[in-house]
Amino acid sequence: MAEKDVNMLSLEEAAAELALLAQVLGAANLAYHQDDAPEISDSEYDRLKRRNAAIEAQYPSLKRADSPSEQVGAAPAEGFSKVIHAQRMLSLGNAFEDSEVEEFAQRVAKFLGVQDAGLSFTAEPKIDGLSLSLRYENGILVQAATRGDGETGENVTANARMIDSIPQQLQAVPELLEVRGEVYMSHADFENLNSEQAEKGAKPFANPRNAAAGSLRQLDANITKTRPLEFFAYAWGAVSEPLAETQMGAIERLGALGFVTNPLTKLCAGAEEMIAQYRVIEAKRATLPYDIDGVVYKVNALDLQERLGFRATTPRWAIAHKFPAELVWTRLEAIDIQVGRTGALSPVARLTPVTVGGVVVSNATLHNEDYILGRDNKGEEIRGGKDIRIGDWVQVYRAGDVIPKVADVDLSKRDESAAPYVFPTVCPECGSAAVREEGDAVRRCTGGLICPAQAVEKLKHFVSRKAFDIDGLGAKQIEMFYADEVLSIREPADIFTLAKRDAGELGKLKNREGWGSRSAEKLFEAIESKREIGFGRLLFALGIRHIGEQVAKLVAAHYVSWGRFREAMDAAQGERSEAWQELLNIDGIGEVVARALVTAFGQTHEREGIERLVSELIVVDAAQAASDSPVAGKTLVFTGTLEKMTRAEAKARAEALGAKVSGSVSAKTDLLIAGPGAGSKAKKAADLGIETIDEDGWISLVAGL
DNA sequence: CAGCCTCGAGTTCC
DNA sequence: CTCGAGGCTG
Repeated sequence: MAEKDVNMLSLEEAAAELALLAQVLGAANLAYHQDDAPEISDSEYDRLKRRNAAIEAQYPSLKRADSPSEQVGAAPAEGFSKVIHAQRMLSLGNAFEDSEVEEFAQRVAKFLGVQDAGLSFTAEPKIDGLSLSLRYENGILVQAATRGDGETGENVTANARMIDSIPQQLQAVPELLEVRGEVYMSHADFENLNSEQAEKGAKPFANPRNAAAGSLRQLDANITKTRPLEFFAYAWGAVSEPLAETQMGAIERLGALGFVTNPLTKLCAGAEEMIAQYRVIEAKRATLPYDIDGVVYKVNALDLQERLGFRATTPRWAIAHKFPAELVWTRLEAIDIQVGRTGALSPVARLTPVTVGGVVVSNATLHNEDYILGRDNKGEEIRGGKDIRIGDWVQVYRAGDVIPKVADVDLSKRDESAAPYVFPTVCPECGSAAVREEGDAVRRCTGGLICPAQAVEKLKHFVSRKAFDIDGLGAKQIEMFYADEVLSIREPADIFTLAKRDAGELGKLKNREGWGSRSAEKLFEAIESKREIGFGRLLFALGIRHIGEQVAKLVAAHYVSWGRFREAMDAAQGERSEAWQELLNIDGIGEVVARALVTAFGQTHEREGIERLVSELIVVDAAQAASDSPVAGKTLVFTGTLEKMTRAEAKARAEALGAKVSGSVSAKTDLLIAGPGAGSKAKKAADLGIETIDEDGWISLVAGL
């Protein structure tokens, strides 16, 4: 029976399925523990348990008293169950300079078509903790989820209940209210916790942020209970009715409901006041009892926030003004070259270990050849034109508080004998020539799959989470299998013949070091379960240069079936062909991407590998582009003056609803939205018999969508 | 043709 | 997370 996506289930369906699962899993548990004769296989049992956990995560209020996830004796859950956020938890754009804050305010005003003098913003400290989403249904806390990747987080409800500043119940609130905020640990509590850890002989935490994260993500909520975590509320997700009309009003409302909100939150009339509040917060930073890493600004009026909407991963109505990163000097001991899946040679700095921002750093990225040289390919200076040499004293920081980078070089401490670094022109892994294409910043190994590094990296990509996502076959295992003489994995197809080869006489996997019959069996099952794969995922997994997750999705949605796509690639080998044009006509596909695809399918060697792989698989058709709005898939043109919104806003709205917005009227145009003063475009549309509406018509068309 | 925006690719540490 | 580059818009 086909199972519905968990988030597609109705309340009734979810309840019915949970009841069934409780029965089936309960019986299986009994059989397993008492009779020792399981009625269902381990993998089926695991699968049903995961399904149960997923449904419970989505509909916490439906969790049954006899829920299989609560059963004693049941195998402990591997980590936390997943929660799909009802509304995505996004990240924020960054500003580092005052000027970028001014640009932000101008951008907002321009988008809305208003004078920036009239806009107001909130400014608040950006707490350095971890964000948490709390779901209240009829005032009762039913679920707490971490941010995760923004779409899917981890269910940490039991742990969140242990935090004093998170109310378990709220009075007089909307039926549905998701409150978002930051979980953190104060400096004093962090110091205390670390002394306790030291007494117990446990490893101390590197910084309060890690301590907070480690404490919240305890599988045993009783441990979380002993950890002094706190929570600041600063935002909300899905709500059944608006909290207020302004950001500030909503924050005050959250405060009135019993949440702790940050007292340094202030309403500002424009960029100048925002920057002033930044200075105020910066000055207080050292004396605040918790870590902050910047100041967040948000457009105050919520109706304007809604109009501004979102870009791919960030809201247009908010920005984080970050404090400068901590800079630390250390010595560059060596420069190593890594080879990526596309053959890119990436230099990595090996450093004398040093603590930066509470973390010991021993490696840092050097980006590419030009970055070491101190000059980019246009001859522009990087770091004032200073090159980096082995043995130099270098200044390191963690970009975005994560990735270590080399920021500067101390020339006065340079050893006289230090020679400029010579970037290799042959691949250190396979000895093939490494070349730099004109205008390209990276040098690439030309060895292709002959290069073991490229082959291994490509395989790692193939099994990665967004590609085939094969459990138990990670980076380490890929390296092991690549080197294995008998059960070798040298190309993706080999993964799917592994079990067959293992069944033969030679070298069984279960006899390999670190493998038993159980783990070998599990791996084969995991591989088997991925034999059926979506077209888009497969295309992405191939690891063709320029073909990432989004482009793969786009291409798959266009051709729908693998078979049709393959035929199209064959037909497109001759450029100027119709098939080549069809490929180029896909919105978002240009010449470079098209050529990458056609070349991959045209080269005998690569093509044969793909065919060997596909012969092992069942490729599932892609879904055609969704179309539940009246303008989805349609091509629209705006013309004339729009009075109630700006062009940018109208366009963003249309695109959010799946429409394509074009600048000129043609036979392909489906709908013209004409404001006053519309001229030739309106006439042309009339000539072509294209449907035309005015701005009010547009507003009513998309209202409520 | 320049200036955006989005996507791809590469990277570190826990 | 950041940089570079591809693709689209004005």
